[in-house]
Amino acid sequence: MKTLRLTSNDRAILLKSSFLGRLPRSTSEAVIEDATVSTHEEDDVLFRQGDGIDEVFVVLSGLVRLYRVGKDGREADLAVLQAGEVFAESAIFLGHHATASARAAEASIIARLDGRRLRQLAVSNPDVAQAFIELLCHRSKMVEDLLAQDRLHTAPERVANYILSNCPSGSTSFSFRLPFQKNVLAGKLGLAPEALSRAFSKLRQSGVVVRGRMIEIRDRHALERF
Amino acid sequence: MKTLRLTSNDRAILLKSSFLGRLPRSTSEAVIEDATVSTHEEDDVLFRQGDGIDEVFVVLSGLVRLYRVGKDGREADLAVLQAGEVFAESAIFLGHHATASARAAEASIIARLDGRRLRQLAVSNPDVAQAFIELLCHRSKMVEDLLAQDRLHTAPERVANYILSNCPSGSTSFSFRLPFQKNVLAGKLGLAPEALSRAFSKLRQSGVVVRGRMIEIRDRHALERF
DNA sequence: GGTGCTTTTTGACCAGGGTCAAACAGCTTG
DNA sequence: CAAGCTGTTTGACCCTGGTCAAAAAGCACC
Repeated sequence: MKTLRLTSNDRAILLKSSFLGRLPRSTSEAVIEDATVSTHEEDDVLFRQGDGIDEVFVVLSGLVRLYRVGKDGREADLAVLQAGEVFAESAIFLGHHATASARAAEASIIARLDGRRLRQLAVSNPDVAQAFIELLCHRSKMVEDLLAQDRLHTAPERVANYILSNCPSGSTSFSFRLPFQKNVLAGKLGLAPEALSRAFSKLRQSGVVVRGRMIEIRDRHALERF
Repeated sequence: MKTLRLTSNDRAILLKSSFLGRLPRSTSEAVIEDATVSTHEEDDVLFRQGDGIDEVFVVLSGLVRLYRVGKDGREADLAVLQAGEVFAESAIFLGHHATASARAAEASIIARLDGRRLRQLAVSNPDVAQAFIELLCHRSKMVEDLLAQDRLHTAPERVANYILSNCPSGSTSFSFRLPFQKNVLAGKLGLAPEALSRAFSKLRQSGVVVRGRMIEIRDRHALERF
């Protein structure tokens, strides 16, 4: 882990992130004034559940897994975050403790925003408060979606939904490249890697062709019917 | 469904609710100024996923289930809400659409706060914004907890955790009354009623005695080890 | 193109929990 | 107290998905 300064590319990503993107430019520029940046190797732990933290994190590049650990040591992913995504924002309002652990799933660059400063801003600047509220609403909805997926759908259905969520709504046939290893996708969907693999092979009969990280969908409607 | 006016008891519950309880008294009194109240029979649907709503709901008495429906019609509970609890607060910030359906699990009385008014207040009054932020942080954490429970723990473990969460931390032996039917508890834990029943009977060997709605714990530590 | 990794797939097996049906309470109500 | 309901428990069965082990693909680096 190494600390560095914001590059102009970093700034651009920050300004478009799911939190700062909601703010007027002048405000967001002020917020990132004192941002710090750090790089992390694959598998580096950023913080553990229960750790005291007082910062909001933003992924600048790479991939971060947010997870909880069971008493047998198994890890359950709560979220997988890509460039531009924000995490640990609840901690700064909720007793400054992380509600989950975070670990780089590949080499990553992470920005941090000071919690105290953000809390002050949230009080003095309605735009900032509003941005937090919207961010948190989206967060709740995302986790709700995950929970509903888990409780209502089987593995192949979840995979089908994931694929469909990565697909332009117009075309009936298309293809895209997985943004991470199947490994990680499995965790995100709450599956063992083997189960993901089997799900893919079951979807083959609905016109899904998997070659390495490339996913090809021959017939969108067949997939939706699944 | 019948509409009525706030009784003084209703007011007391509202003022202590998980949202208004965070506000200075003068503010919260102002907020409930224009609250409306309605009564609902068991199984009444308050709204369905996707419905346009622009209100925040508060349970004054009774019990409300928040759930999503799968395409086969199965319902998965996302939350079970008791008196004093707030729901649907994301909707007023997220395009005014319900992200889940809500249904009374028993005869219930519900208060509603106008969404437009609350949004205005969130902008003009930092206390209100702050209260929303904290409410939403708690909400995210609660759903995260649920998801982690689902992914990490077996049915008996979830039930054990539920029991422990209802137990004073001091005593090693104690008992309490379930606040709702086992039916509902099963849904809340993401289980079929039969699975809940089996989980209870497995916990018997760890000193949990179930008689109707009464749960008796003989040995807290045995339960924690489970 | 070979060599040695890591990631993914496949197979075999097993456990958790869903489902259906039937037996059992616990309550109301007549 | 009997008769009905409704909610809960138990049993039998099956399906999904987890786990372990081994084969197969990919991929990077000679």
